[in-house]
Amino acid sequence: MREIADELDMKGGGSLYAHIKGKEDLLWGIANEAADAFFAALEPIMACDLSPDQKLYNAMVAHILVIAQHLGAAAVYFDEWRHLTEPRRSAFLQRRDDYERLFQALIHDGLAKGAFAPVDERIATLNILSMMNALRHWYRPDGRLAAQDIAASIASMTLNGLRQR
Amino acid sequence: MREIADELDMKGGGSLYAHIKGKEDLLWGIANEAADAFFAALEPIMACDLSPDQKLYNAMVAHILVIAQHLGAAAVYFDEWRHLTEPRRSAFLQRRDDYERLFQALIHDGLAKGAFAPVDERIATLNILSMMNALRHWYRPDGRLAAQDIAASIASMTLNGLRQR
DNA sequence: CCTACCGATCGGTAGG
DNA sequence: CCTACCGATCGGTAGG
Repeated sequence: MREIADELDMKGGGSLYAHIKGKEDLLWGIANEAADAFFAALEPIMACDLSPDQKLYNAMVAHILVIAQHLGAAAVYFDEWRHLTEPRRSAFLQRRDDYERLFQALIHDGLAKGAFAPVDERIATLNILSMMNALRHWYRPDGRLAAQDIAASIASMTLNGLRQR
Repeated sequence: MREIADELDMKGGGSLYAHIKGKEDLLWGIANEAADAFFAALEPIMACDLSPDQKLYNAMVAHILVIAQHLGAAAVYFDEWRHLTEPRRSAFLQRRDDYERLFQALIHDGLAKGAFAPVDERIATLNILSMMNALRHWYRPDGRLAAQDIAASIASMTLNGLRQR
């Protein structure tokens, strides 16, 4: 808290509490900003009238770009939410589960329509999310690969793995 | 440290220091136990005389089983190592990088021999490791899926995605 | 928004 | 291995 105050050119940690109620408020705010960004990126894609594999491709690219453009908030969304106390912790997890269910629905749809080869729907969903979410650990904005290229590459490899032969 | 002392039926945090030099020693020990387990599982597979895709399949199953059987050490290996101070931090990362290079060599080999469809070697390696390593977040020993089945499922899906059509 | 301060907790040590 | 304790740090508050 003293570091945050310092970053805002305030003297001593105490001044911060004229603006916020407590430390957890900051965490809660960032967690929800991240959740907002993920939903805002995915919802228009879910509403489109496209084939399951086109939708999944677009959804993956959108998800990856949100991470690449919100690395700080992503750290909270994927890791630091653990420090939330109840009832906020459960409320956050509920939202994150809702979001993950949208991805699972895309996989489910592709399987139902025979576009994807048979796989365990849950494992496939977790694997796809895991692959994308790990970007928070290795993506560097100034690195060799642009976010757009990484997104296209990951989405292609995944679809290649899922499609019927 | 007081919780650890308590778990060992010691009174007060101080007694612990008759057995260890400091807190970081414990972290360092666990990090290396995990690294040992990963290398021990992978090395015999690397030495085998098999095709690139068979080797990668076996390597993935072995890696996944190490995680499933060492969930606590895996948390240190993947996350808590960040709290190591230099020079241990760098020494640990060196070892982890060496291990990741073994996986990258398997991908490289499959690409060179034309067994795998063209992909960015580095992204493919990171994706495969990410998918497997995320098990630490969602695998539950008492869950619906046995570690062996998850391992086989992840390895199959991955190879299906990599192979030439 | 600042100054001064509080109580709790933490890793670790002294001395036995 | 225990008792007693230290100095540093932390989130937060009082009073202005």
